[in-house]
Amino acid sequence: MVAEVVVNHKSKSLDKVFDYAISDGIDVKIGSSVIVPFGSANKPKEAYVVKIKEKSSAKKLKAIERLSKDIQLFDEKQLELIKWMREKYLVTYLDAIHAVSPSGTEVKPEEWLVLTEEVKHGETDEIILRLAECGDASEINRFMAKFDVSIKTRLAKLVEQGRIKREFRDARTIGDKLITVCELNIEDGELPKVLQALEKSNAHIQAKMVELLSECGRLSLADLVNFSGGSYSGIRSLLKKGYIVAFEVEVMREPKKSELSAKEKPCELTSEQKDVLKSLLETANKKEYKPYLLHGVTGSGKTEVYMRLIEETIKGGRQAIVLVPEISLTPQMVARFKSRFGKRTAVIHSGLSLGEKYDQWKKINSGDADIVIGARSAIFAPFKNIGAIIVDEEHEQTYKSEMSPRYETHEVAEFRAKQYGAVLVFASATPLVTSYYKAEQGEYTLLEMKTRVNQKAMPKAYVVDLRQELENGNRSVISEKLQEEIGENLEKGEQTILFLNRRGFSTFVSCRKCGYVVECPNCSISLKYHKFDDTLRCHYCGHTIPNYKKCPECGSGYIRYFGGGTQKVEEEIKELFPNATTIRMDVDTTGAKNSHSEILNKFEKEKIDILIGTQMVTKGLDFPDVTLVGVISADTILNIDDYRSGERTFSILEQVTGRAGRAEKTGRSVIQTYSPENKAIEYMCAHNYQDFYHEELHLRKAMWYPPFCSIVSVIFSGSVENNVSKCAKFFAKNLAPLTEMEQKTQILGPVPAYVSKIKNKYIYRLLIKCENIDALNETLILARDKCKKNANYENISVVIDKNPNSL
DNA sequence: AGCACGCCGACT
DNA sequence: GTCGGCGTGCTC
Repeated sequence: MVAEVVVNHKSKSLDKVFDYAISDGIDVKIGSSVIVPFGSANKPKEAYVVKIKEKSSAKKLKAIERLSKDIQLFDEKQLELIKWMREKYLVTYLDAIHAVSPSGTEVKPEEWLVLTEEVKHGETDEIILRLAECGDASEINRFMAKFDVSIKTRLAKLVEQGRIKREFRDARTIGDKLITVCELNIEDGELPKVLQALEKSNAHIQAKMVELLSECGRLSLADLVNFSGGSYSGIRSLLKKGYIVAFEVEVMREPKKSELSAKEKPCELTSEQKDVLKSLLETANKKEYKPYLLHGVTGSGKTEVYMRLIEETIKGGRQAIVLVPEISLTPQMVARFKSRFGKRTAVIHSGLSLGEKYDQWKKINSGDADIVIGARSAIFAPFKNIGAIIVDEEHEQTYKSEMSPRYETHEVAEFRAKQYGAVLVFASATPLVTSYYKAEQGEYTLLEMKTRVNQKAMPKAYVVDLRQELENGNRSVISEKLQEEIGENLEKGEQTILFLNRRGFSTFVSCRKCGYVVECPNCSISLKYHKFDDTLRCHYCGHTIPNYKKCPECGSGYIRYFGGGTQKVEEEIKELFPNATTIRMDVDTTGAKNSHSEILNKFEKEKIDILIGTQMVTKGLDFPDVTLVGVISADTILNIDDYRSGERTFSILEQVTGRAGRAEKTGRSVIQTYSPENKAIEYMCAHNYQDFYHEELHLRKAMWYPPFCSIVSVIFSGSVENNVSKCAKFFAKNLAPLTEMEQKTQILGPVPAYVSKIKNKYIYRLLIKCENIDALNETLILARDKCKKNANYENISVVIDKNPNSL
């Protein structure tokens, strides 16, 4: 038998399958990870099996060496997905495989140098001596790095003489987590005797350890040390005496538990919830693919509907995937699922270490979980029989992958749901215009939930015209109306959230006298001021310098900070309301893994008056005492030069204002803006999605934007600007066949990107608008390959991004 | 990405 | 005549 494999090789140009013979006795199937001899040197490489067949037409055929892992990385259905992604997103097999199966678990065979004989006294060869220092063996590259000069030829000679041999050893990027545990190793009746002997020799700790082990049977070394109050030395002497034995076992790492706990019990459903659930369950029972768009206002109880659907799915022996935009921002939702479904819930998100991700993947793959809840990549959960896929907050930008493969979660979800005959639910209070359009066209079935579970009206929204405010002489970033409302909330002892969009509000530093703006030396962007350590930082590459006291250009002391981040708002609040307690949540304050939930916890438990934050505060938080939400400036979202700025403004404002009045108390919101006449703001205040949608759709049609067209973005980057620009133009020239296609296409650019330099790489960008995006594939690949093969553009990366997040 | 093959100039 | 420079093309 012969296997077709994809070799895990650094070179991207190796994106094809190779045939290898399967020797007897090796159990190779699709998705197996194997080690094969590759290239003229027959270096062992990891490879993934994608097909099994009888015969090969290849001229020479080598044989698979062995299996490298005992797990199957993907099955036939996942292989279909891999192939589909490769074609759809124009990526390599390897990229697609790594997206679908756990990354970072590759077995990397390394080349080692090993001494063949013991070093004799009086040895003079430097290489032999140094290798002996390394414990008679070393990985070849690490060993060569110890020398200032190349030792390649000298090594070759030593190998020829037989004094050193080359050997391949496996290096596992991450492996199973092992812990050492121990057990008693004494006969049943001897326990009292042993204890007596230990006490007699004053080894109280050791006696305590033996006692603990006799009670518990087996304990990890760490636990034994903790519970006995002793240290490792006690264990060591017990081992030496032979009273206990130690060995390693594999453990599953449980991701750190969220501290927010939810007591979760199924509650009575509203009639709306019942109706929605009924339609979903009907489809679920038929085990047929059907996509839904669930348009439900914030607080309409969508989560409860998901959980009922999942309960039924699991009862039917099938599994469910729940996707959320960013899991660390939705700890409450995770807690609810965990308390309802317990240990059979797996959690996957970007905050997990590679090892933790691998564990969760294994848990799903081995059938120990029925539900996975996670961010974008959880769509690849290796379930065998998927019954339901739910994409919550489907309008969020995080559902588009910004790394290769640059997939759209909606598309992958549709593909998988079709494969398994699963119910597919896209849900949002403010669906994407493109999704709602699909519902209108009948591609998705529309379900609606219009009322909030607590029967409360959506919070009343006030719009403040900042131009008017300026005319009235108020120079503060907080309008009179907002000041008034905050004051009222402080009096009543209710909580307030103030929201800023990060983008327009970063502080940059400039000289008032000469207008000099401090820019990052590596990126074409101004440095941002960070008050807590008085530094200037680049938000793209992290470049940090101490703050200037004087202008480096003209030497004047008139350095000003423009804009006003969360820090600035906090300062103003402290001036206006000296007694109010505040807490900030932004990129500066939430560096570490769990500080998000820590800040939110603190806000809730310590009853902090005002939470000031960026985008992060908009997500699924549910604090009963928050009754006021202030939006410092709606314009910063609106003014982004992108056809989606309207729908983004609508959805962010709707979400952030929805944070107010979640429980008994009625909420209200104040939106400050320089353009109060804007349609998105106007419709949002009335919480009128439909009218907003129709207005927006009209605009998109007139301007030829999605859903009426598709957009491809091609990004060129490299360190020599002139070359990047030339390469982009060369690529554009190769797009000529597009003009002869039957469909309408439009090529825009190439032009330098909005941020035209990042980490010393110049970036150019080309946009293609078209009707049928997949019909472009062939031309795009051809143009990309031509750039790659052109020696002038060797060091320029060309990335094709379908339906990019930003233009 | 590596590595072999191959075709040219500088050297014992 | 041969050692070694790196341009080109292949890896089952």
